[in-house]
Amino acid sequence: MEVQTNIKNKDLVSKRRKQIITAASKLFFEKGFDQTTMREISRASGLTMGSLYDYVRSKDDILVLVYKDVIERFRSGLGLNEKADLDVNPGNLENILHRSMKQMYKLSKAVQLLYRESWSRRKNVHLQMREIDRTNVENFTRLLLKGQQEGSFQVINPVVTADLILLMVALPAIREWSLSNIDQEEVIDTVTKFILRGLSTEGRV
Amino acid sequence: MEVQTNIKNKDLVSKRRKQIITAASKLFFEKGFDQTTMREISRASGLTMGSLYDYVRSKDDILVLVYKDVIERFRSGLGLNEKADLDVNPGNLENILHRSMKQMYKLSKAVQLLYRESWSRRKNVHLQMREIDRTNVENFTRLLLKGQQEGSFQVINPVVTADLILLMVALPAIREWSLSNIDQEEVIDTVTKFILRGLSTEGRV
Amino acid sequence: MEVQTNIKNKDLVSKRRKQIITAASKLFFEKGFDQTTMREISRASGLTMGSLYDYVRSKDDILVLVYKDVIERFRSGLGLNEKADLDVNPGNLENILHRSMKQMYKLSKAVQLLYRESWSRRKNVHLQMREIDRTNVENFTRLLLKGQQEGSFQVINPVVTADLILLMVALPAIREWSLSNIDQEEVIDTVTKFILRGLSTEGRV
Amino acid sequence: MEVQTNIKNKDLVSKRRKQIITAASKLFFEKGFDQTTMREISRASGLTMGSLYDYVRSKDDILVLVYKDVIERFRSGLGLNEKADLDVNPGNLENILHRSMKQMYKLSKAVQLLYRESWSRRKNVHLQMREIDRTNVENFTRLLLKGQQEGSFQVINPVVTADLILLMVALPAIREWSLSNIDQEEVIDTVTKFILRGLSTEGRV
DNA sequence: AATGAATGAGTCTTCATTCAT
DNA sequence: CATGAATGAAGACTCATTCAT
Repeated sequence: MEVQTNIKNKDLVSKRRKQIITAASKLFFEKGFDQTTMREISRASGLTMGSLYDYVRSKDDILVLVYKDVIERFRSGLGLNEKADLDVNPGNLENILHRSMKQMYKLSKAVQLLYRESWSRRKNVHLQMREIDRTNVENFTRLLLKGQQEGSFQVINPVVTADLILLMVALPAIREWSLSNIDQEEVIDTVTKFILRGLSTEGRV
Repeated sequence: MEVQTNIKNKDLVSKRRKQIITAASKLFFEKGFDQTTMREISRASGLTMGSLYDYVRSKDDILVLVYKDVIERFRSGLGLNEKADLDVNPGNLENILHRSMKQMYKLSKAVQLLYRESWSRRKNVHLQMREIDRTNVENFTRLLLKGQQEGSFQVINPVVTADLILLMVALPAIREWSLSNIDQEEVIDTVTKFILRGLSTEGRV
Repeated sequence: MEVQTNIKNKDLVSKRRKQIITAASKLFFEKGFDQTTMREISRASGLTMGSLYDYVRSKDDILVLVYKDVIERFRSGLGLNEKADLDVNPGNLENILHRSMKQMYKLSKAVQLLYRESWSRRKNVHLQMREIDRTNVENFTRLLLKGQQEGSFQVINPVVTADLILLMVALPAIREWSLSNIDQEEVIDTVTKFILRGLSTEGRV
Repeated sequence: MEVQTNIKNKDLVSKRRKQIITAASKLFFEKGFDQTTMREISRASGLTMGSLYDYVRSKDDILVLVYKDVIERFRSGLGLNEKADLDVNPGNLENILHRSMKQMYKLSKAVQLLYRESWSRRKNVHLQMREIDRTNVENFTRLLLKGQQEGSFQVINPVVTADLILLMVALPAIREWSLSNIDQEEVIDTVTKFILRGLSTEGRV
């Protein structure tokens, strides 16, 4: 699953790949994967064509690299470590939602790339994305179940609900252009409240 | 705004374009716009390269054609005419949501294409998509405001909420693979109920 | 040597060809032969593609048609009939030069086309152009010889001189852009005088 | 103004471009710009399609390259450096005319290309050609004025006369086929004498 | 005589990837 | 490890010409 390389010096690999990721991210976010050429990445990263291919086997590899980087930045931005993930207390839900949406604003271009490319059949990214995605949904599902057992949430189908809420949280990224002239806090507040009311035990349905 | 053609016979244009749309839709849904070649569309549609370009000026034109077709199919599938659109009685909301999600299941590949390409900078489609999208959100916003005035809905920011609900309705399409082994009715029911509870006046927030 | 056609009705042929020539001339003058498409000629002439090819066998045929038309218009503009041609009284030389250059101004675009295409290897036009051209040179050569015998002209090589003078007369067309802001009469006068002095018996050489 | 390239090695660029110019010149001279394909240039130059486009951005670029090369060869063939150009002592006129026409014979195909393409609307070449052309005319105009002041030439309009003489000098190239069976020296002599007599102060006009 | 849709080889151009130095 | 020139298949698009109606 790891992106391979011929280069032995680990530190160099990590340094060069940072260059690649930084350059490629910007380009992919702006123009999309297909519309970005290796030459552009080469130029923007300061690596020659040959070097580029010393640290990466293909253009697809770069997408994987960028993809992983986005995930990682998202996670670290949330202040969660890899293990704990979203597996938190139901009581924290509002807090989590709030922080997640903040992230969505910050990383909206990146999230858009993720959604876009998740549908293209690029094998590698595809598989990895789905794996991580599945984990996220599972973690969130557990949280909902916990809340349900504790009587703080009312949930019909936990898996569907988890999936749904994760989509709602992505609203700021997915619908960026549409919401661009609405105050950020207003958006976050509206969505958060909507989710909480949707989970609330008070309404009869 | 109309896609132009060299061909004078209107009936033929509409017949050939149907061929083109059918062929291209399948390919675009499957492989994406960039990964589909004109030759593939030519082969799949049964038109020679030259003929293809008699009915369409560019590959982008085909995307516009497919895009309009998806919108149209979605609309007609909802059983709403263009005028009435989504501007219906608040009491019908559940009904509308249900039918919309049914459509999302049926047209999931198409909806995925719409989302994917809405982010690429292909001007023509881009502009048209955003225009229609804006109209949809506005219509739904009006519906929410009406419901709010009549005391049947509780809404914080109607525009954001409209945008949010329209995204939620698209869940079956956007998250197709994730929900593939969950019963369709279960998904629709869960989402519908979640939305209704989110709009409910009973919960205090 | 005649451009052929399948159509029997002679009057119709001549009418339709006039349409073709008018349309094609404009386009050829403006964009050049290679850059003009048959579709454009079809549109501009008001004939359908099929009809076009009923009155003409190929695009090259149209060039021949346009070419002949230019020659004809040039001749008739000079007020000379085909027989007499340029074989006139030496005393008239100044008059002829003047009128010819007037024509060059009027038909400059056409003359430019002639020069341009005379160098391309388009067989038909090529041959016809050279034939007519040869005749012109021969006629003018005779005129010079006559003048020489009568002692009014001094000429080293009559053939070369004829060729040279015919080129000089074309100055307004060949160098159109360069001379565009110089008074027409001034140009004509300068060239005419230069030629006459070049032929003059007074200068010792 | 310079034709750009992706290649960094300057020497290589200049070597490969020589290949391209050599190959393209031959083809352009023979068949014209429009009738020459990139594949032909590729084959004739010994460069693959990809390489070709590494040294040149477009087919038009090649025309510019060929054009500049022709100008350069013409200049260096005259034995004049760029500065001195045609701005020489009036007494040398006969000498200059003679050498120029020698060049015209040698480079007739190239000069024909220049005239041909000067009329096509290919912006790049167009502009450059006109610029250089203007300079030539200006230089020659100055020479005539000097001669006029010194009393060695009689000139009506110096600009027109300069333009005219430069056209006359091109006779061997423009009228190549027509003059092909006349002795080269005879042609040059006839034209030179004609020009000198045309400028002569002895004839009254 | 007229129509105009159909053909398909051909055009210019791009780009991911490799490999000799 | 680094360089960057070379490759060539593939891409979108054009257009003179034909022929069934």
